[in-house]
Amino acid sequence: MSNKRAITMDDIAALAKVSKPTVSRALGNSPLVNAKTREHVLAVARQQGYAVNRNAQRLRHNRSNTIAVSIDFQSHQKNHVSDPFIFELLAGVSEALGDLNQDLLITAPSHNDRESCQQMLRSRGVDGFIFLGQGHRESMIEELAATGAPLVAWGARRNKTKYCVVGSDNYFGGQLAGSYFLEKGRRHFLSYGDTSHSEFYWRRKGLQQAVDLCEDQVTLDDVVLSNFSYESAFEAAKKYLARVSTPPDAVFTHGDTAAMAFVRAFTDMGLSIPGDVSVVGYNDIPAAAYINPPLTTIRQDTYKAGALLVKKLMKIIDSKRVRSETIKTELIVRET
Amino acid sequence: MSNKRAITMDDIAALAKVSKPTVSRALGNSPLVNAKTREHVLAVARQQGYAVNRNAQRLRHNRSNTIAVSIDFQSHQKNHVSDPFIFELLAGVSEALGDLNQDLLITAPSHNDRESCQQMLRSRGVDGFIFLGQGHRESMIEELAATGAPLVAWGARRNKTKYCVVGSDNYFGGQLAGSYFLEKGRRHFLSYGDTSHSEFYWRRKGLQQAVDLCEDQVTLDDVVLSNFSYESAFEAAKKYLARVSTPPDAVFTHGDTAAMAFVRAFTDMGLSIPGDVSVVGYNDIPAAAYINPPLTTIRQDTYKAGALLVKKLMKIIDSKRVRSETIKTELIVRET
DNA sequence: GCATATTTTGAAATGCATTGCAATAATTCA
DNA sequence: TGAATTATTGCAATGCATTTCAAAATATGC
Repeated sequence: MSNKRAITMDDIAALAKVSKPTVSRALGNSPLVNAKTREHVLAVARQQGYAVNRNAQRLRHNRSNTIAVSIDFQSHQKNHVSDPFIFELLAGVSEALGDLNQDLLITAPSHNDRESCQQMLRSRGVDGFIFLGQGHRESMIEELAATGAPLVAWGARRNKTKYCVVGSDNYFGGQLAGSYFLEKGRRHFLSYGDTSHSEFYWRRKGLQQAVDLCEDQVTLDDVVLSNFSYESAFEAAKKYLARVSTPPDAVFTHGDTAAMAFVRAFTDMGLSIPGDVSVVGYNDIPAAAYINPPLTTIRQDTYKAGALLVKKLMKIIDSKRVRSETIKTELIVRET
Repeated sequence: MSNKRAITMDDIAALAKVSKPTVSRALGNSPLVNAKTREHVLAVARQQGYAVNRNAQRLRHNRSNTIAVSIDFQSHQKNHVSDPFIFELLAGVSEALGDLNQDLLITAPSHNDRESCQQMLRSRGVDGFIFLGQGHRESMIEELAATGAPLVAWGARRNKTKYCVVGSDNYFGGQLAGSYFLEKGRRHFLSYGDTSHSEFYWRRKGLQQAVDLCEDQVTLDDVVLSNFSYESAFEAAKKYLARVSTPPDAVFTHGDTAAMAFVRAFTDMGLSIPGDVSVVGYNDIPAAAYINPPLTTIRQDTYKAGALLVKKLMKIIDSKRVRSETIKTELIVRET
């Protein structure tokens, strides 16, 4: 934009008639500099529109003040993220990082493997990672964590997990759905989601527990989906309903998107919701409240989640120990 | 993670028994280094798990290879982005940047003003900006562009705009909606959105043009919304419908979220869609296809858009001239 | 008023990689 | 084979800010 050399700390030092270290200290708010001098230096810097070169700063400090956020695009088809929940989480993380003056880097889908992450860290491009949605990447994350990479992940904690996981209480979420169904007098449950995703694995377990605790005869069937798109959920729902002799009267899905697909498949069949069947989704995405009928679902507080993920990661970077944590989960009863 | 000094280029040079410049050239794929030497150096580097320090590199090159993406959170309530369209765009940009080995930085909502952007640029933290959604920030972007900051924006191009804008053809989009309505025999249009947003301003104009061209008597009424949330759109719709004596038979909204709200308000009133009224949204968000009835809407190709935004910005950074561009828009006819 | 403690300031070294230029080695040409 | 090219390699300077340590300035104590 301009051909003249960029302004450096030396320039400010010269203009303010002090030495470079003094400028550095003034700008860095060091107590080692006299208040009056600081004011003067700051005034000159401001007047010149000077901004410390971040790259020099990072080089010197050996710290990038940048956090990489990795989104599990693979569980969504071709990056067309169909479940907006993950982005609510991103907003929470973004705000929390901004408050700490940390930059937020989004890893490109093509640089999302363990090797790339390690390179990123070694090259001091980022200080740590936040994985939003573990999806099927648990072993990758585990390996990365084993190398000492500072990271936290959103999702479900499997027993063995060695790294810090922040997630909603998926097991409890499943229980909530189960009790809701039982309360409504439902007895033929369908669990609808990919149990190889750890989050959903635990939700399914919670649902199972509600079934086990019930005195009455309750059935629990499963449909396993392999991705998060509406389309595939809808197809699977239609196929399932065509196959079984009596449709389930309660459906619990791994996400609201899938729940919506199911609702549609049911109504297309002429069944009434909530007359004939109860449906509970997960995440309470914005659309959940809009659709007709508004979806009963399970909400997780994404703002709190984002802030918590960031807090834990910063601690890890500072070599402090942290433990995984679960945030509360609540059933939002609407009309399904 | 380890207390021993990080490995540097000097270490690799020593191990490979060559000089530092040679290592640098080998790693940088410079033709100035002998093929055999390069192989050897690369092998040593790989074996040592060495990665060039990006911060030193950036300092030397005076270039960050990082692009900031600024999302207009303010048009969405409290960062709870209610219209997922913008995130589809983000995915497109992310992929395009990844292919060019550029990092993607998300600006924190609190660092989204002109001053912060300039600082970012001056401190060499980023090389340029992509604004997703101009919203009400046109003057800010204009000012920033006037300082020579490399930037591109997604949205509508007002005549005066001095910076590069990539957007769908909003005017044509409005025309599409208008013709669709006329074809269906509709004669009482309602435009539903915030015309102070330039994108919608042009869509509204396109709709108007369709009205003007029609021989028959056609009315066009307006409801102006001030944000993107479902809730406020829903409230406004209810209020509007309670106020007018005869409801409109065609509604064109600034986004699918608002369209969904309108659909709901209509059905709550006992009107049938598409029997009594046609509704056309904008963006074709994923949920548009799921809801009941599936929404007729206008689609913009977000992948192409993301790639185009990136391409233009890179040219600007290389001091080449670019012009604004419009990408095609298409009407997706569903059931409303 | 002089010695000592304290606060401020600055010189120089440092972090790591890149690049202009000079030096050396390898080829090519007669 | 010897001179002239051309291909490789290395030295040293450079980009910018931070930090250690010593020097200078100021304040404090008696």
